[in-house]
This record gives sequence, C-alpha cells and structure tokens, in this order.
Amino acid sequence: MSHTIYDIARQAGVSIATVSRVFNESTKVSPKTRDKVIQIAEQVGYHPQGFAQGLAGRQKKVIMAVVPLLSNYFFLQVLNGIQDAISETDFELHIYNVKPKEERIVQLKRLLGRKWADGYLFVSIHLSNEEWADIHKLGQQMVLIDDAYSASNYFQINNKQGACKATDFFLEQGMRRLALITAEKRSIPAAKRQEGFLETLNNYGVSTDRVPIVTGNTTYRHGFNESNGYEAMNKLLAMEQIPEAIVCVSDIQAVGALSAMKEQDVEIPIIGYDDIQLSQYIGLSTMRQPMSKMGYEGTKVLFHHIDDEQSDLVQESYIPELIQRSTTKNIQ
Amino acid sequence: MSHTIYDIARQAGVSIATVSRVFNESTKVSPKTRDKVIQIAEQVGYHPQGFAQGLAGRQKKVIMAVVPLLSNYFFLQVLNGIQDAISETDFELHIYNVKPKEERIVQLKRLLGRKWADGYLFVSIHLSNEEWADIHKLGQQMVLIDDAYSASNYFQINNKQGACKATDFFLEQGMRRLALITAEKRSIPAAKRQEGFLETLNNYGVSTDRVPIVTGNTTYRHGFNESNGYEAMNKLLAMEQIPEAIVCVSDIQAVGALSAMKEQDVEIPIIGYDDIQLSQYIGLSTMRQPMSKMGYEGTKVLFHHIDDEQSDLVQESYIPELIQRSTTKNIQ
DNA sequence: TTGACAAGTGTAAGCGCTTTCAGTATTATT
DNA sequence: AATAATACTGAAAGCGCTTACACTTGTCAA
Repeated sequence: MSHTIYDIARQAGVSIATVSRVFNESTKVSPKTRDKVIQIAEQVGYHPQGFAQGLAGRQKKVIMAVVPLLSNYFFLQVLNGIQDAISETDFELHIYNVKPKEERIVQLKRLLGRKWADGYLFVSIHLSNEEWADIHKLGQQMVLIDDAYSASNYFQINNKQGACKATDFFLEQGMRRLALITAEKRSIPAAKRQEGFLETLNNYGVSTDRVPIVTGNTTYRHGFNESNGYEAMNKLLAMEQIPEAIVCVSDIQAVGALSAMKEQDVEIPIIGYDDIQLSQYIGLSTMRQPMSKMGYEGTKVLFHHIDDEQSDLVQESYIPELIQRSTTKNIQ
Repeated sequence: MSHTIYDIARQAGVSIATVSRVFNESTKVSPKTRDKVIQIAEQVGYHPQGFAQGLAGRQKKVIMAVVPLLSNYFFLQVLNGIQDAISETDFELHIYNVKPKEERIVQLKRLLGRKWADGYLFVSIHLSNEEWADIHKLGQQMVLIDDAYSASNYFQINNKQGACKATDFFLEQGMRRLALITAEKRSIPAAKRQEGFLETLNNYGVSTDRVPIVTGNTTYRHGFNESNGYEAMNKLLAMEQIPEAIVCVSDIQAVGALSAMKEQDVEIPIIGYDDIQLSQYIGLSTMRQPMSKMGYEGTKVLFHHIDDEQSDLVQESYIPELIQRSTTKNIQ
C-alpha cells in the first residue's frame, strides 16, 4: 500500500542513496538513472515522507506561522502575504493556531521545542519582553509580525504615529474639540494610539486636560468590539458639549459608534483604525496598515535567516495610511 | 543547546525508554521516576521532537486542515469549529494552504504522500470524483467539508435546498416575478442553487421559460464577487419589467446588487447566500450555513476514523437557514 | 601506458524517538 | 516458605530518510 524509499530503490535497481539524491536534486545523478527513478516513483505515487526527511535532514522545509484565534481580517491579510513569499520557494507553510484554553507561553515553548519547522512567524502574538526572551532562548529562527522584541526580527506598525496622523487630520481642518474612543489600557496598541492622540493635541497647543477619552463596558477582546464602541459613543453623546470629531482606536468600535450616532440621528466625523473589510462598505474612514506587505517581507527575512544564521536583524516599523471615506468627507 | 531524550535519560539516571514512557503517559512508571524525569525535562526545557515521534510512533498527533486560498469568512468559521474539536484532544492542528500557482491535484497528492498527519480535513476543496478517487486511494483518513465524494466521509451543504427555501419565501409572499442572480455554471454550488430556484418555481406552477437568470461579466472567483452582482443587477434594472424580488447565489454578489439598486434609487427585496460577516451590518437577508458546526462535527468524525479505521462513513448534508434582515423586511 | 581526476553510485552510520521483549525486584497468594 | 503474579525498567531493533565516505568506472593529460 505504502511505499518507502527502499521499494523505489529496489524497483529501479539502484541504492536508496540514489533515490534520495533524485528527490533532493542534490549531487549529480546520471539522467538515465534519474529518469528511471522518477518514472517508478510516479507510477506508484511515491513521495518522501516528511517526518523521515525532517528527522534525517538538516532542513525540514517547513515554515510555521503561529497565530492567535484565527478570526479576523488582519490575519488573513498577513497570511496572504506570507503565502506569496512561500510560494516562491519549495517550503511548505503550516499554520499553528494557539489554543485559547491553554496558557500561551507554555504552548509556544512546547511548540518550538518540538522543532516542527525551520523558522517561525509569530503573527499578532503579544508577549512581554521576558516571555519573548524565553522563547528566543530556544534558538529557533523567528520573526514577529505585529509585535516587537529587541533581540529578534520584527515588523510592526507604529501605532502612535497612526493615531497622530488621524488626529492631525482633524486638527488641520481647524477642529479642536476632539474625542477619543479607546479600548482597555492593557492593550498595547490601544495605549500607543491614545498616546499619539494626546501628543498631537499637545503639539497643536490644544489642552488635553478635559479631552474626552472614553471606552465602553464590554471588555471582550480588550474592548475591541462593536458594543464597546456603541457604549462609548453614547457616553460622548450624553456630554453637554458633543465633540466635533472622533478618533477611534479600532474600526470595529467605530462601527458601533456609528450605529449609536444613527440612532440619535447625528453625524460626527470619525476615523477608525485597521481598515477592516467592512469599513470599505460602510464608508468608514480609517488608518490602513500594510498587512499583507508585513507578511511578505517578514517571510523573506525569515528565509534569509534560515539560509544564513548570522545575517543581521531586521526591525521595521510601518506607519499606517489614512484612508478617507465618507465619515470624513462631509467636513467643512 | 538542544536536548534529546538521551540527555534527559542520562541526567535522570534512567533509560530512554523510561523517558519516552513518561512523555507518553503510557505504561506505568513509578511516581518517583516520573517526577524525576519531569523535573529534569522542565529544567532544561525539553520536549520530544515532533519529527522523531512521528517517524517512530504509530501516531503523529497531527490533524491537517487543507484549505484553498485563505481568504474568506467561510473558512474562518469552519476553522473555528475544527479548532474547538481539536482543543478537546492532545492533537495539534496544522493548516495547509494550497498554493494557487501549482496544480491542485499534484499538490494534494504530494501532501498526502508525505504523510504529515494522521488525518486530513479538506475544507472547500472541490474536486471531481476521479480526482477524489485518486486522493482517496492514498489511504489516508479524511473528511471533506463543503464537498462530497461517495467513498469518503463528508459534510456538505444542500445547496439546492437552500435556494429552494429562499425562493419559497418570496413565493409564499405571493410574489411571482422573481429573478436569479447567479454565477458561473461550472461552479457546482452555483449550479445547484440555480436548480433549486427553478424547481421551486415549477412547484408553484410558475413558468420558468422567461425567468430572468443573470450574471455579470466579471468572472473572478467564478463570478462570486461584488462587481459581478453589480453588473447583473444593472441588467435586471434595464429590463422592461423589473422583477419583484431577487434570489442571489451569494452575499457578495448581493452586495454589488444593492449598490446598483441604490444608484438607481430602487429597493427590491433580495436574499443572498452564505451569511458573510458583512451581511449582518448591511441588513442583507441571507441563507446561513452551519459552518462552524460542520468544522466541529467533521473533526469529531475524523478522530473516530483515526481511532477505528473500520468505523462507518459519515455523510451529512445540512440545509441552510433563512436569516431575515432588512432586505426582506419591507415586504408587505 | 600510467596516474590523476571527475562523475556516478553504493555502504553504512546516524537523526531522536517508540515499542517489543526480556529481565529484575517487589508484592500477593497458598 | 515457596511460588505466582505484578510492577517497573532497560536493551535493542527499527521508523524512512540524508549524507559522509569509499568505491568503481571512464576520460584525459603527460
């Protein structure tokens, strides 16, 4: 039923070393022998077993992308970029989805310890420096996407700058009474975005003492959810002086905020963050991040490091781009 | 740097067999020895290498989900279900994304031949019977999700029945001048949905001779795209007698159709198909498929078959559910 | 003709585990 | 006390491959 390299070797009248060489296109094999082996292999549908190759060889020809709960557009985009880069090689991509029920760090250490792949891409896995240090110590090639750790390759997004851009946009329009819809403080991206918002106001000489910074009570996904935005917006609408424009730390919250506005029949300019697929359809202005590019470039860098362990670290921070849609078009 | 079972055995003063037994929780090991081994392993951060276990053992403890271009909500939902089922076990889930640039069947045969996993879940991989037969012959445990092949386990959706339900809904409201926005004929789901549409009309005694069945010219993804729906809708709007209601073979096309309606400032009831995430936000009525359930159940079945190779085939067809939202709410 | 070299191939030693089988120490049974 | 049963452990044989090394030819310059 199942053939091994021995079967092929026997049938082709050669040694297993030769069969192996044919499949690895490594050392010279005479065209005649090669053809014979290939012919037999095709006939019986033989392919070298991944596990045996991985154990015996120096490379496994596998890249593993480690992602958290596979659930949103962000990963899909990043994965597409990764996919593109992998397609150019003879590596396989295996995706590992961290299980929500088990402690992350334990799971990751086990995964790396099991040495499944030649290199790992961590997508949106947010760990503390100590935790990354722990992982890094395991000595596997890796690149982080959407997180940063000083001793590793990473591609991240400058959350602060993104928020600066959004805030700047409104200030340039002459608006001064801005508000921020934020998420939980312990979310680093949320914190950074908030920082950018405040800093930009300061730069423009706008006092930040009484700037409304609100979030909802729904804490699912650290507050990055629609209900949270809805609740937050209602808080803003309940204020005696309603803000002129709103910066929001995520599109999904902005979606909730928009429903709240609609209910109260008001229209306040708003800029979200992430450019989720939905935003395009509902005309939500947003900060777009170069997701697929990060995936692609990150994978390229990983391959470099697999080929040459000594190559220099690559650490990039991209700045998001403001995509203007209808939620900022009615201004003026 | 990297430890093997020998290092652990030596440090713990036992044989490698014992270390192996500790990690496999198999035969009895005295608590004392077990603790000693575990302690040492934790200390140095040892985990058995996946490749060595896979080669030596009878099980690899890996399930592989094979998916096409990872790009839409459908897979994400299915994957969530798979994930849930996997979480209940000590298996790992590896996701394999078929590369668009290489011929599918070649890729799949190679993948299975390499024996990466104990079982395979094919999600939305549509092949002909001959092709499935080829794959099946490789003798791996597998279940198809969103496709069917008689000699294999599968979980599919009854596309025809779904379309029947949608069509039925409009007919029940007394409407008779219906239209269908379809996709390319070579897409089996599209063809089945069209079949259901026509059959239902027939059942109600509505002549199907001149029923408008249209599609756009954009063939990307077999016509399952927004532009296609937009173009198709414009064709319908250009008819001398505009239909009373529209059944559409996909939500994404319905989205395009809705923009076309908006442009011409008309509102015609429409039901899409798939219940993509967006539909909820734009209020598109649609046929919802039990995606996550299929993933969950499919994985369970796969485990059964891995445990007991002889167990009976499971072949299920689910019927989608009509989700009514605003695009069908204005009816009478 | 001879030696040097290249090209092609085979032999065999692992890679890091699992698992069978056999052995020893311990406990239970009569 | 003698025997049987049980609990635990180790030795060693693979799992299916890669690859260093050795070997056999054939070719060509000297």
